[in-house]
Amino acid sequence: MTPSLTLDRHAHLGREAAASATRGASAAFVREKCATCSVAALCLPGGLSHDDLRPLQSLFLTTRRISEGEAVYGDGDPFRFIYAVRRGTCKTTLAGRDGREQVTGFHMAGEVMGLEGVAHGVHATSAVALEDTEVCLIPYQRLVAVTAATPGAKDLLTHLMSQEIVRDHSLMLMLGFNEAPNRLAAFLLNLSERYAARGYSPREFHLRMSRGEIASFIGVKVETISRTLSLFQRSGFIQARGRHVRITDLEGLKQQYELRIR
Amino acid sequence: MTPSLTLDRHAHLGREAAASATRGASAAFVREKCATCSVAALCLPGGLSHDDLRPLQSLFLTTRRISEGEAVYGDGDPFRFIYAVRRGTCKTTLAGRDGREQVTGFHMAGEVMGLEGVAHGVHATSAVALEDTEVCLIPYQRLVAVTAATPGAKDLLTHLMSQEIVRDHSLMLMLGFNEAPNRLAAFLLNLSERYAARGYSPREFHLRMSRGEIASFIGVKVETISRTLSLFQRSGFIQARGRHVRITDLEGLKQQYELRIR
DNA sequence: CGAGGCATTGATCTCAGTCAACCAGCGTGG
DNA sequence: CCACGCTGGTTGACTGAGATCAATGCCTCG
Repeated sequence: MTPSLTLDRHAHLGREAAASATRGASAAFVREKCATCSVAALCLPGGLSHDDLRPLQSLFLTTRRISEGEAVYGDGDPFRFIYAVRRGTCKTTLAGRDGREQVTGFHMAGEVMGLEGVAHGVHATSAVALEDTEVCLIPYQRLVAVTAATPGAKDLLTHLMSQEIVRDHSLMLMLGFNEAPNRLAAFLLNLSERYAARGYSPREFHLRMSRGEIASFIGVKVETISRTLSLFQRSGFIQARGRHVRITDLEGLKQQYELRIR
Repeated sequence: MTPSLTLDRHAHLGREAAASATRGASAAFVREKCATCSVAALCLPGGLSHDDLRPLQSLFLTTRRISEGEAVYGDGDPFRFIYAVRRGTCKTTLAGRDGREQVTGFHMAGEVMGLEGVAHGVHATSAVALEDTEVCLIPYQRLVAVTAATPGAKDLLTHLMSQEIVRDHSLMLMLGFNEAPNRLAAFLLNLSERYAARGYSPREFHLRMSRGEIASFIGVKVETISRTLSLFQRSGFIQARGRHVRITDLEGLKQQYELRIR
C-alpha cells in the first residue's frame, strides 16, 4: 500500500453548490438533511445505496459556520457530535503533556472529524478551522439509534471509524520510514488527489495550512519544509509562491519520491 | 498473505484456566463464550456491566491456536472476524509497496486485532503470533447483529474502534516528536503497565519480540535499540540480557525520559 | 561441529535539527 | 502616509543524533 494518508475519496462531484444554507453571518444554525447535502457522496462511506440514505432523513442536522482560527471542538470537550466538513478546511491537533501539539490531520469537504471521542466520551483532539468553514454537526447518540434500527446503514459508523484507523496506519507508516522529501512529496500528492476528487485541479491549488502546520503533520521542522520546497522547485517539480502551489511535473514527483522507502 | 491458519501442535496451557478447551492436538477449535472467558474483563470495553454481557452469550465463538511465527490473518484476507488474543502475543504489521513492513502494534491477552478490516472488507494489516498463542474469532457480522439488537451493548464495537484510534494517535504523537531514548523508554514503560494490568510484574518480564520488531515499531534501526538499551543499562535503569528485562529504576526511567518532548 | 539468525559494539557519514540572520507582507497606530 | 512591529517564510552555517557499514560475539539448531 502506498502511504495515502486520507480518508479515500469515493466519488467525484462538482464543486459545492452549497447554496442551500441560509447565508449571512446571522444565521449560524441551519437545519439540513444528508439526503439533500451536496457533499454526502464524499462524506458517507461508499457502500451506501440511495435507499440506505433514506433513514438518515430523519436525522435533522445542524450546520455551523466556523471562522478562520476558531475551534470546532476542543481537546477535553464532552463528546456529543461527530463533525463533517461541508465547506472549507480544518486541522485536528493532538496536545502533548507539555503544551506542544501535533497536527494529526487536515480535513476538507466531505471528511469527518471527531470519531476519537467515542472512546472516553471526551474529545482527545481539537479541531480548528483553517479558513472560513461550515461543518455539519451529527449527533452521535441519534446517529447510533438511527443506524441501529436500519439494517442497511448500520455499518455506517464502523465504516467511518475503520477508515480512520486505516488512514492513521498509513500515516504511521509514513512517519516511520521515509525521509523529509518523501514525506513532503507524499503530502503534496495526497492533497493533489483530494482536490482532484472534489473537482479542482490536481496540479494547482492553494494551501490552506501554514508551513509550520505541514511540518508538524509530517513530522519535520519548518525550515526543512522551506528547504525541501525550494529543492522541489529547483528540480523543476513544482512552483511555489507563498501558499500557492503549482505542480509542474506531477509524474516526476511521484516517481522520484513516492515509492522511495529508503 | 495467505491465511495459513494452521491447526497445530502443542497445548502448553499456561496459567490460564482454559480447562474448558478440549485438550490435545486434535481439537483446535473450541466453542467458548465471552461470559466465561478469563480475559473478558480486559477484552471488552470498561463500561459494560455484567448484564450487558448477557447477550454476548449467544455469540458462540471459536478459539484457535496459532503457533509461533504463524499468521492469524494476512494483509488482503477477506474480513470476517475480529480477533481477541486469549493467550500469548501477536504483532500486527503493515506492508509497504516495496516489501518493507512496519510493525503497527503488539497485542497481548485481552487485546483486539483486525478492526481496520471493516473499512474495505479486507484486512489492511497482517497479524503474526510471536509465541504460541490462542485467539478468539469473533464473527463480525454476528457481533454487529447482536450488539445492534441490544441497547446496552451497542456501543461495544464503536468503543473498541475508537480506542484503537486513540491508541494510534498517541503512537503517532510519539513517532512525531521524541528521539530514540524517549521512544524506547515509552515502549518499555508501556509494556510494564500492560504486564502489571495482567497480574505480572511490572519490573521484570520477557520480551516476546525481537530487537528488529521493536525497532520497526518505534521507528528506529536495530543498532539504535541495542545502543539505547546499553545506555539504559549503564545508567542503572534496567538490566537486560537477551530478551529478559528487569527494570531496576522504574521511576527514574519515567522521570528521565517520559515527559521529555524535545 | 559448523551454519545461520540475532544481538552488540565501533567507526564513519549524513540528513535534518538548531541557531541565527534576513526578508516580505500586513495590520496598527502615530 | 509612513514607521513600526509582528508573524510567517526563506536561507545559511554549524552540530549532533541516528543511520550506515562492518566486524565480532552469542545462541540455537541441525
